Amino acid sequence: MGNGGSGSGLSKTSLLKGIQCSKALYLTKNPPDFEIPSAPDLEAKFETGKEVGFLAQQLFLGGTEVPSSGLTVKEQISRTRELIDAGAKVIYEASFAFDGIFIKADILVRTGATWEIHEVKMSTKVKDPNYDDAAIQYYVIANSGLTVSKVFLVHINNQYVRQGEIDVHQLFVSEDITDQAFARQKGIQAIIAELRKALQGDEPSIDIGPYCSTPYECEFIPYCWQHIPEDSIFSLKGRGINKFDYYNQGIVRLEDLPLDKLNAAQKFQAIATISKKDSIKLSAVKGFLVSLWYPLCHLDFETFDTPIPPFDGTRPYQKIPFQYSLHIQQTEGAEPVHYEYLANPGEDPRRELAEKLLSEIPKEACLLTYNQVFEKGVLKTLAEFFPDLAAAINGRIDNIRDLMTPFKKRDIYRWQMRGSYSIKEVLPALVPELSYDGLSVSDGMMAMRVYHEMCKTEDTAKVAKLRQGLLEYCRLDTLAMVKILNKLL
DNA sequence: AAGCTGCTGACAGGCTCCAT
DNA sequence: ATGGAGCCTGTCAGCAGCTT
Repeated sequence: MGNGGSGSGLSKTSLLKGIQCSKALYLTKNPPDFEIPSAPDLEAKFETGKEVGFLAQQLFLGGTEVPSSGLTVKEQISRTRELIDAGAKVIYEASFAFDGIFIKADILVRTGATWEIHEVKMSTKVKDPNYDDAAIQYYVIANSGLTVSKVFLVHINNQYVRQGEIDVHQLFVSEDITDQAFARQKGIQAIIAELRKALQGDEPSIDIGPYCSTPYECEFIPYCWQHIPEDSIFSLKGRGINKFDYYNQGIVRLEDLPLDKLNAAQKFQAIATISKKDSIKLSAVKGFLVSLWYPLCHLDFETFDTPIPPFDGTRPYQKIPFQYSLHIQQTEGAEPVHYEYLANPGEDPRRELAEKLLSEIPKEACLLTYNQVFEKGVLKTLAEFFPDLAAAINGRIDNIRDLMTPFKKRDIYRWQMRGSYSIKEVLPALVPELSYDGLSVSDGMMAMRVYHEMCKTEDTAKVAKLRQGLLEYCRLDTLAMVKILNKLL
């Protein structure tokens, strides 16, 4: 799936990063004496990418893949050339090098005397950097002596609903991006020359800028941003002032910002941070509390989503709940009773989960969630898929209230929340004694990965351990809600 | 990375006021 | 009466924040 090569001059990935910032390109080649935190989900992403790529290959008949492992870059290129010379119609991972740039085209298709490039992506739409990607492929392949007639970007169609075997012609959408790839040819050589210059000299003296996180988050942020203090102008949430305008004027600390230039939300955050003062609007918080009633059920789902719909009736990237935690309080301040569910790996958990949930949440109970749109969305999808349960599920949806509301409206604010109303910031600010430290699963993304791992492993002892980690984590999530609510009472 | 929601900034259109 | 400047309001796309 369009991963860069390695070993011969510039790789595609580093070239793209270089377009974002030539300093990052330099650092990729000359890593600083600095530990770069690795993205934990990279492996899972790579695996899913391989699956998507494999499915996309089924859009074409036959074809031969040029393997990446076991062959040197040179061998991959000559293997590709052999296939072309032998009259191959379709080549997967077709490899080329030109001008010191090595690329692998996901799918190369012969159409008479010309060739089509099909780049496969896991996303659901074409994004701007994809055009650069395609442009480089075009540049290298065309300069390797092939006539390229068309460039396509193949991406996921998120409207596809699986019924039985995956229908690859419905799962994927192909967009013709020939014009965009072609239009970018003019500038490519200049960009390459500039990047090559960056690689040859000393570390380029490029200051931090918006390109550090757009379009991708740069892995060298911890290195380049060392001089930025924690409570800097960059800690301000939301839109408002152009932070880099102030940075370029030498203003970094919140204290040095002209507060009258900030919008209301940012001004609020800046003043709270500088003065280390909390605030509470008692009547508004009371108003929220009287909108709740008992029994009160604190609910939290864990879900997974994949580009390839795993079960009948599911769409790409549909959130599929595999776990929930439920703390039920019969009266205000009462000790909560805990209920939970965690699916058996590999099975479609939706029916069992929905039935168990309905049996545990009393019809008339108030349901509390943190960020209600998420839980409501999951429940709505369940109701649509199980018409016989729809009335019961929709009844529960109507009873949902959102614990995030008073924090989102800033009715209660602690300066430690750093302008955020996410439970990750609210919990340590309000209930510092309850922490996720020491848990093997510490957030929703990790829960997703652990569940994925649990589905793959055969080792029953390992499964039991992963299971325990998931249960502990999810239980803590709703316990955190109980504790936060207690602080408001 | 997706999807939902609410906010924000940009922009168009309409209104008032004032100068000519 | 006409036309331009300035201001207000409504609409809308895009962004940012939240969850997993």
